[in-house]
Amino acid sequence: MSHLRVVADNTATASAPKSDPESASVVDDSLPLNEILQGDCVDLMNSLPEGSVDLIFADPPYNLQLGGDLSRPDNSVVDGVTESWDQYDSMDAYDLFTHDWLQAARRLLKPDGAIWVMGSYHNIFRVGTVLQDQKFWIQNDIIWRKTNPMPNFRGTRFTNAHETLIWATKSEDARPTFHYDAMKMMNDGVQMRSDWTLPICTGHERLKTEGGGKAHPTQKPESLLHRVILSTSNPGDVILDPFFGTGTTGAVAKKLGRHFIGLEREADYIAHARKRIAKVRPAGTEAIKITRSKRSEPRVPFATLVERGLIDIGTKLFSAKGNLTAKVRADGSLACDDGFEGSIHKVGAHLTDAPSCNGWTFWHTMNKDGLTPIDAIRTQIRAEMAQA
Amino acid sequence: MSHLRVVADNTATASAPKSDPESASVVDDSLPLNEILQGDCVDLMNSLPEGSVDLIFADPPYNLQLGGDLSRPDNSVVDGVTESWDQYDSMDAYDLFTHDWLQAARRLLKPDGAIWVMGSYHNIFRVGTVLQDQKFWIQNDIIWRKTNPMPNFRGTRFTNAHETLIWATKSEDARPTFHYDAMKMMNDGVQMRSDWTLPICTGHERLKTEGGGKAHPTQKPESLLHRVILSTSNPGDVILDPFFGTGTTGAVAKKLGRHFIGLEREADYIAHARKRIAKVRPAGTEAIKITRSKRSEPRVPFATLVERGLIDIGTKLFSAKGNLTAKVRADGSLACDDGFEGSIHKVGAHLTDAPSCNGWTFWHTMNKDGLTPIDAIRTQIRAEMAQA
DNA sequence: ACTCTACCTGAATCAGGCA
DNA sequence: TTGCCTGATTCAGGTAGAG
Repeated sequence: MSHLRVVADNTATASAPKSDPESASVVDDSLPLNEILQGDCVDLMNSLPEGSVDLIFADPPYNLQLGGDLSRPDNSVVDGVTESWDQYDSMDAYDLFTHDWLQAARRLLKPDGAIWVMGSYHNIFRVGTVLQDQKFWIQNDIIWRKTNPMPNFRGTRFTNAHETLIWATKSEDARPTFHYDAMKMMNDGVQMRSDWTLPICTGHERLKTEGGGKAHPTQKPESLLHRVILSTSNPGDVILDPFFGTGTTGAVAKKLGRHFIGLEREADYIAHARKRIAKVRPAGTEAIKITRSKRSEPRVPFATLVERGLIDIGTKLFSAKGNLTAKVRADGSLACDDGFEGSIHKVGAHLTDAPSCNGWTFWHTMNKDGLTPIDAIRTQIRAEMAQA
Repeated sequence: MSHLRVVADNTATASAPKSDPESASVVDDSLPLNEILQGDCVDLMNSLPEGSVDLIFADPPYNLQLGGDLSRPDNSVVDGVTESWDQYDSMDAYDLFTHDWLQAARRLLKPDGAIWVMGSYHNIFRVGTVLQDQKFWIQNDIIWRKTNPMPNFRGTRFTNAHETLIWATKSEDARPTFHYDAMKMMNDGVQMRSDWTLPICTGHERLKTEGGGKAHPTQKPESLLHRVILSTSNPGDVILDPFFGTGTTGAVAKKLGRHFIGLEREADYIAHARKRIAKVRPAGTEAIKITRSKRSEPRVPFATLVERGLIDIGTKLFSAKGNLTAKVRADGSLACDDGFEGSIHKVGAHLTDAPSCNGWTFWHTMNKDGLTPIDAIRTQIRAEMAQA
């Protein structure tokens, strides 16, 4: 192949399930799995074999067209997106760019593959139009509601508090992977809606430069990718990200036992992504199994704690006396040693042979201080949910 | 005028404020105010005077079954990017339709007028693209989060739980009406966000046919229009709805003391709308008043305070912490110890080494009770001016 | 080991009037 | 059109350091 393999990170390959018997996906051996390729994403995509990718996640430049500096009421200056990769001469130039990369993406996808593209009002209407013009079939538009967006400092508009994702297939007839029951489980027993409330990427998750600044101006939260990948791909699938940046897609794909292919132009971003992904520990094959049958309901979604990383996938939970245990799975369900699986409540009831059980008070996490009920963690999130 | 005046409902006219002195809008006497015109919306819009409308709210059809009399789209819809774009078929008709009615709408709008268009993923990307191609400038995209959406019965997708609205002006330079403070008030003291959580239209609000069925398949909730109209129009403004349906826009406009013009093809819908709007009681002029911005308050130069003796010449002013000081001079300028002199703003900026400073909130007078911001004294004067 | 506070920051198309 | 001046304007959450 003509492209340069900058990174060869095969740790995910080792632990990824070969194939899920219920959703076996054929992986092309010639693919540069779990690598980051440096270069123009259209060229790189065209160098890869046709119909070889299960899922594409793309966070393309938004073409923000920002004016001069923007300062906060306290006179501090907002660090805007001024990178050259977000600059286009005209809307036509942006449309052409969009057309080209989407066409290359379309070629790569398997017939029942799917693509996610995200954006803001600056670009998402262009993207959606090009997708439809290229005969992609929109399955949903998804709203990422940010719990903590940047305010509108001048009081001139509504707070721009969301971004939009489009989930589409290559055709109307395509039958994309969609884990309906897993999503329902994650959403407290009711259907997952088209609006997702998640915080932006801050704190330790946000990659920093040596100088302490942002490594990437638009790093996406892993919780967002968690939901995308869990809902519309299977373990062992190949997920391609043509605008890889600092590798959120790769990190979550590795964690969830999927293969990734990252395309990125900037060497700096690639270096950050490489280090980041190397640190990721894949969840075990049991942990990433998800609910395939209908389950009943916890009152507040335990999955939120998992999705937001407050409880890691695979974490062992304990009963108050510590004698009963279960492991946390990716969709917020639990699995215990005898093979029983279900919600935190169901599993608690099963192990105690009781008709019902409040999983929130039954289950505990173990740390150096001893056992902590998971309800304590829920309390944290509740404050956010109440406002959101 | 050549159009047919089907409905003459002038009850709103009587109670609508003549004009708000602080935001007087010029109303064209020849406009068919508070009426519903029957016919094709493009023809009707073209029969109305140019630049006569303050706000347009449009909920266009999502799936058009247009007749075969449409020509191929002209290249103005999608500015010719490349030849490879020519893959349109059925979408062409919808794009052309969108182009035509938006062009007519654009002509009707005053220079600082604004337009709202709502839709779902089936059509909103087409609408947004045409808006941008016609040089409309998007202010926000707004997400209507439905509290009670229709579930996805087959379990094949995420519950489609939202619709999208685009708020746009005719140009980047336009300065649309936006009642920031009113929105902030409505949202419990924090900025109104771009996602609005509101229930769909059900119960008594939903208009029924004599047979008991829905009078209109996509009747919008009045709460949605309430927020749109309150945020981006003034009492007495002219609001046009080119897809009037059963008249939600008219009903809320009348309630809030705005004028409406409704365009609708179907006589049935017009009949429902007429009965509905006739029942609406306009809120009183006091009731429709909203929290006003400081920007709209009359300007009071600092020198006025000195002139009126509310602050003596030579008074020492202090920063909030009391560590920075300056003395008031006869012309309302300040002088500080290092010899720098200028306006309250300039001196504040100088002493804090900031690019700018709001002197009204920066400077304080000292009395026995402590420090009082000079803005409090300005408030007194404004109250006096309001009475005079 | 706590609590409390001060400070920092995030995909942003972010002012208006007058000379 | 440009330049200058007035003066209006922020929310959630994480981090660091003080007490």
